Amino acid sequence: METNLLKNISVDCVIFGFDMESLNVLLVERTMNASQSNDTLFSDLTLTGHHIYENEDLDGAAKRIVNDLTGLKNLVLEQFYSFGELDRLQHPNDQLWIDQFEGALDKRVVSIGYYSLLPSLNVNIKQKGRVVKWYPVNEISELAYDHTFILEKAISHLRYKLRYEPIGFEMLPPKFTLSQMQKLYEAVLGVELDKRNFRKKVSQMTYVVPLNEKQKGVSHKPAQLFMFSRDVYEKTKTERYDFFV
Amino acid sequence: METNLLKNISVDCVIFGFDMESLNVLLVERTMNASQSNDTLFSDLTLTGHHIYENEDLDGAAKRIVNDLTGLKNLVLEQFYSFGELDRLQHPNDQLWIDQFEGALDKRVVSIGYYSLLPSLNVNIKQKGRVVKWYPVNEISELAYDHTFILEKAISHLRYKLRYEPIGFEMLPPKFTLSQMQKLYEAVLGVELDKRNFRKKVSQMTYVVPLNEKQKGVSHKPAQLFMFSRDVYEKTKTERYDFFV
DNA sequence: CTGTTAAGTGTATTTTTAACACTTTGTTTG
DNA sequence: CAAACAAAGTGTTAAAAATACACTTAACAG
Repeated sequence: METNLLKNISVDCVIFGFDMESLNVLLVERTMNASQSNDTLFSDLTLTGHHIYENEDLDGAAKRIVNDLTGLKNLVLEQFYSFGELDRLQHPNDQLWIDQFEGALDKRVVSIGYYSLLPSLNVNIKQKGRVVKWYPVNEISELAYDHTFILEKAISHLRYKLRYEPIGFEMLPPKFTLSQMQKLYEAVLGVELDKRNFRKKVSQMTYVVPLNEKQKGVSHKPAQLFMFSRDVYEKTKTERYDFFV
Repeated sequence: METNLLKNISVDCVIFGFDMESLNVLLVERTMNASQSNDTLFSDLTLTGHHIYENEDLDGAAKRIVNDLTGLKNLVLEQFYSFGELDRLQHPNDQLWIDQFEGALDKRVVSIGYYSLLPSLNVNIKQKGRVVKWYPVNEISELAYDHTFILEKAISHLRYKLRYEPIGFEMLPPKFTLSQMQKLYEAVLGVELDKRNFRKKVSQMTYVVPLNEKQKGVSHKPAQLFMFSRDVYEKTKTERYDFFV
């Protein structure tokens, strides 16, 4: 079914997850050992990406890459930008790595950036010998390749999108409280929101529907649970331009 | 200097221009004649695009492509989306065309979409045997390849960008009137705006600066001329999210 | 000097945003 | 079982922004 990899084109995926505290990204450790001594030459972190197959479209490649790492399907996948700087893989570490592990591929690679949104950090990561972990976006410093830049572009696209479309619910459980929803908006947008004003605004969103159910297992007053109805959203959305804030 | 073309990667450019009436796009006629009889097999319109060179980055390719057609440099260039559907060049007409004129290149091409903004339709188009013309975006029906889709994506990106960033001035002359500016916003956004409310809003934009100069050669009350100051804009912009409307 | 054309201007109303603090409810602990 | 704890839940007022709306002015053309 799958045929050749296109040697000049890859897809890089930024996998976002929200843990009711902060916005996180799934990163893969890249550790290079000296061929003989087994000393570590360098160790850093990368997003996840892969070249695309000749008979695979871009969305399909992004799906495959996310599925390869998380086992999940049907996630939101959003293409946000493409990266083709000549020096994007030219750091010595990157060159070493590519020579060793991707020798057959090209050093000139244009990468199409996608991000996907996960409803939880509790995912069975397919390690496949890799070390894969969640990192809060605010605590990430330098990534390998040009992945710091790619991540920044992804975050700003996500922020934009979150304001104008109901995309945040993809990072919440199907039943969520308003405080959780507020924390999500605060974490992604990087702002503090007023509880009463937030709730006033949400109460006008007919597609955020209260359930006959309350939070359980918490040691305080349990909160009302809500769900997002895409159905209602599609039917009530007008040609508004600002979704939120 | 320039080396090989990458056979799987191209850049397609949507060149927008504003003529104080409507938003226009520069399109190239594509006419295919039967090899012997010289009858026209088909004739349609395309955006302008080209494969990228191995040692050329994406922005550079976009610049080259726009310059090849218009001779202009230093235009605003904005990457808006990438297109990699498997069937994007699979229409029989497209296949015929590619076989004849781009035989050496691949049928599987991922194209990076850019748009650029021109301050006028008065451009010396480098015809090079091509027929190149401006078309109002509202009057464009079917384009070749997947270019209708690409154009739609470009327009919606431009609309978004126009609301939040002072990008419209790129399509106005250096000295412009408020009516011209209003018409630009109306043409791009596809809405009608109230003159007084529009002016009230613009008067708060300190970076739209009145000049000591009036319109000349019009047969009615001449309008005050204004200029856009990027300088002032950069210094006064805050972390606002909505630029306009 | 009259007609034509687009420029230019202000106010009142509605809507939206922003700021702000106490009470309620269920759980835990002593 | 009473008290302490923790987060849920709730309204009002003031300021700012958006909207709707119609007449006067300046230059040119005939």
